[in-house]
Amino acid sequence: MTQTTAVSVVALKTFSLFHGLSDEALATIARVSMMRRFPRGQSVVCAGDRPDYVYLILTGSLKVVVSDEDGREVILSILGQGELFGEMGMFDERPRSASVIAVVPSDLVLISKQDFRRIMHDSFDVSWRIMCNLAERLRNADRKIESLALMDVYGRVARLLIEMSEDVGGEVVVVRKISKQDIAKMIGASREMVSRVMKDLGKQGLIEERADGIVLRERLNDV
Amino acid sequence: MTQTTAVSVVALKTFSLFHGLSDEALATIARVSMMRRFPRGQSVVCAGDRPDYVYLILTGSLKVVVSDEDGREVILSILGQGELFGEMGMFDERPRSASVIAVVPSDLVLISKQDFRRIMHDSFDVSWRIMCNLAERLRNADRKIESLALMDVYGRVARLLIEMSEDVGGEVVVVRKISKQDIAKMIGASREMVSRVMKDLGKQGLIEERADGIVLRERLNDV
DNA sequence: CCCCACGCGTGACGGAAGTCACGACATCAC
DNA sequence: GTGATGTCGTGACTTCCGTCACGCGTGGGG
Repeated sequence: MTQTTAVSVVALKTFSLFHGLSDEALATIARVSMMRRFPRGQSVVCAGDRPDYVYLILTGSLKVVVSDEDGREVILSILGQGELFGEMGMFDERPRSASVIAVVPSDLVLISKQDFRRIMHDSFDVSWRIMCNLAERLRNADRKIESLALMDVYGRVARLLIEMSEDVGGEVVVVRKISKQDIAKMIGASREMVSRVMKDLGKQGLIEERADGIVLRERLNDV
Repeated sequence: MTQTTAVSVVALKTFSLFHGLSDEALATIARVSMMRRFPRGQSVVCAGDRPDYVYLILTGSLKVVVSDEDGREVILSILGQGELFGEMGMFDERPRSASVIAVVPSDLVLISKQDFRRIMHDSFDVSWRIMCNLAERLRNADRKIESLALMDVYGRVARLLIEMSEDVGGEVVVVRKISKQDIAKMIGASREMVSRVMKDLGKQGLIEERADGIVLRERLNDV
């Protein structure tokens, strides 16, 4: 039997999804939630499963993956603290279309889809935030389709780096540690090609690979 | 000034989105809705625009398109009667990410995003259906990303044909009239390549192109 | 300690698919 | 009618990129 523990109201308050809810409302949610820890590499949901739960990420990081029959895989997205997933299974009764795997040990809050539906029913704000979230993901997905259809591997690598970057003391840096293998899986390219492209971008002075991350230069935006 | 006309409750009742609403509720919605006819080829929304309205399709058909700076374009989806679009602009205030263009003369119901938000607020059922819709579209988008990343043009053509097909008197047929040009834009390939692939599929007896549509054979599923 | 698993760089090669350039038809407006 | 427009098939050429096959570090587990 997998091990679950109770969830405190304090933990729920870390999710912006629940901002503005009264303490009683949160207590009600806490009562139907449970927490579970997933070790690195374990899959939380598997493609083909019946959807049962909605998952909120308390700590950790997970990747959403689909793979074909030969085992080649695509990383649809990487999720981090505060995000949620699995809600799509609530709306249609279809089996899960992708797998979600912990990339580091992660603590998740699980809420059954029936309970989550009730929560949404009781709070328009929660529903609204779920819709915002779905809309944002749809926008990102469309953007990804656009890159795959129109850009070459150079462009896709550059775009991904820009999207993953953040401003750190005046420098634009990708701090998230990520292997080229995984970059390849995120943009639908081969590991070797990503290697070559990034070496090239480095040679052109558009990026600089350092131990603590990848620094992006201005001109990268024009690629 | 563009021409708009009033919307009747009867018209609203054709949308499954509003099923189950009382006549008063529908009358309230009708009061804040307007109808507009768009001729073939006209764009209803343009990428970069400020989002103002949510659109419901009363009759007609429209395509959702993104294009890059060289004018190459991708068709993200084709929408038909009963569907809605433009709701993504409600959730984030970002400019429209794609253009929507009428492929045949189309009658649309327009509702301002403020009014639509109120409608959702007042009816959980409407909110729920919006969420279902977003979830379904996200699923389709993920599937499209998967095809683009993992399959070759043969596979993508085959998958698209299967997705667009329907059962007509025991035969699986794509009845929607669609040019190879547009198929190409939907799967991120060139027109010429689509021509070659479909000719090949025909030669292998996997499909049959007829005047009234494209007939699909069983074995196409295995491509 | 050693060894194995990973992640990475690199070169060579072949193939999938884009591009260009035609010509052949339809359909439509006028 | 007759341009104009749009779609389609086809061949030749090119190129982007995946695959295969290496060897090299590095880090962790036994």
